[in-house]
Amino acid sequence: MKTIFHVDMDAFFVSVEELFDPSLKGKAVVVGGRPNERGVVSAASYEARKFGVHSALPLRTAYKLCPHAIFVDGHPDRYRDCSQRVFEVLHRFSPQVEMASIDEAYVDMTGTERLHGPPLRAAHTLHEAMRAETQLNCSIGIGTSRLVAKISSDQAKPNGILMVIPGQEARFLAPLDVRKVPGVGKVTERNLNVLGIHKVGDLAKLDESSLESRFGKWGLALAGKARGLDAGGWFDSEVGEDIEPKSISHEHTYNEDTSDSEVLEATLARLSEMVGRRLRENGLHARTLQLKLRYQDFSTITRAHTLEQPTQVDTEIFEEIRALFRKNWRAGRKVRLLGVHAASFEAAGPQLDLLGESKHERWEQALAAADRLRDKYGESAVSLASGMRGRFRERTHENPAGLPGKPK
DNA sequence: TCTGGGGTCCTAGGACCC
DNA sequence: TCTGGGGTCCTAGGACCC
Repeated sequence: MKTIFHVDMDAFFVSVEELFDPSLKGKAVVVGGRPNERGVVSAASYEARKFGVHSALPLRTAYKLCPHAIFVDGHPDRYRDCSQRVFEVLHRFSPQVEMASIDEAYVDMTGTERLHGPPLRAAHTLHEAMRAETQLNCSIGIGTSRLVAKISSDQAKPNGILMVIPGQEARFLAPLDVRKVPGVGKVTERNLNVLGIHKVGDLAKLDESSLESRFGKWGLALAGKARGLDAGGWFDSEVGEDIEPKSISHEHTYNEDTSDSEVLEATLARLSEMVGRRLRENGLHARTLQLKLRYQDFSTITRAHTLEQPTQVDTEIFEEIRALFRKNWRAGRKVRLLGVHAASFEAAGPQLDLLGESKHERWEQALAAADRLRDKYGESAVSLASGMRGRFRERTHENPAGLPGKPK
């Protein structure tokens, strides 16, 4: 029998912003951007939530609901730092910690009783340690599975602790809306409601086979979840198993839609660079590159291409992405969003050409040097993308390979 | 309500191979 | 020349999560 904690930070982005600006405390705060910008709410303070503001709500809508709220931009680097501190606190309680996202974690506390006492006591100690060391509040759910721990931390919010006694899982879950089950979103909820299933208890009454015949593999997992089991996919894995990334992507939504091909291609160059840099930081080489294109009417296409040899080189990424863009963009149509996505990670293959050192490798060296400069002097110190319009014309006309120039 | 950005996982069809 | 049944890879799209 396992003891799993799910630790969920309360209003994480808002709380971190309050650490940097205590005057925000107790006020209606919306993190995500200016009220007149395109975009959605990343996080809202409990004060703002009283007015119906919640994450994923468009900023403009949030402004209508709560015009007196303070709108602040997000600071991803601050959140990453705090998240790291949260991890360090958790890691002292158990070696098996898994950050499920920037603001929540699973901790496998099985077998820690001698050190930390019974689960509820350990949770209180953890809660206080978190408060003392990060000045942040969290909620803790305790259960015999990830699923039950996760749902109980949600019920414990804000700033609470809730333990589901082993054996009581089904009783705890039965009265909850099916929507509370992780993985059941709007669409699945609607599909279940049509069948007269509203509560997790309704779901638990159905037999596995009828759920499987209606929803396939997912239905089978759902039957298990209704009984509090970690059924299917990710939920089955051990807490703290190293999970390496499967994809890296960057995308950008314009504040105003555009059909200017030079602007669009400059954006793709910048996004390709960002993806390349992340690949190099993580020591990854991607074989599949994907363009994402969203038009003004929100219709969205993705177009992918798989390379012979995996890459982490900006220009190689950009060339593929640009080719996909030129082949698939209906010229003249206004674009709302562009994205660059890299996946199918592999070890780099042998890249040697007849001269020994390949252009690919020379590029890798040049980029590694640029990365080091950026680390040292900041993000603006080196940019291959700035002034992209001019530069890429140079690259295509005078220097077709786009290689670093040799000294004259 | 005029809809971000970063991910994961699943499905389904076609190509291709045995 | 009316034609099976895998298995794997690739691509496109969609549901879902924070």
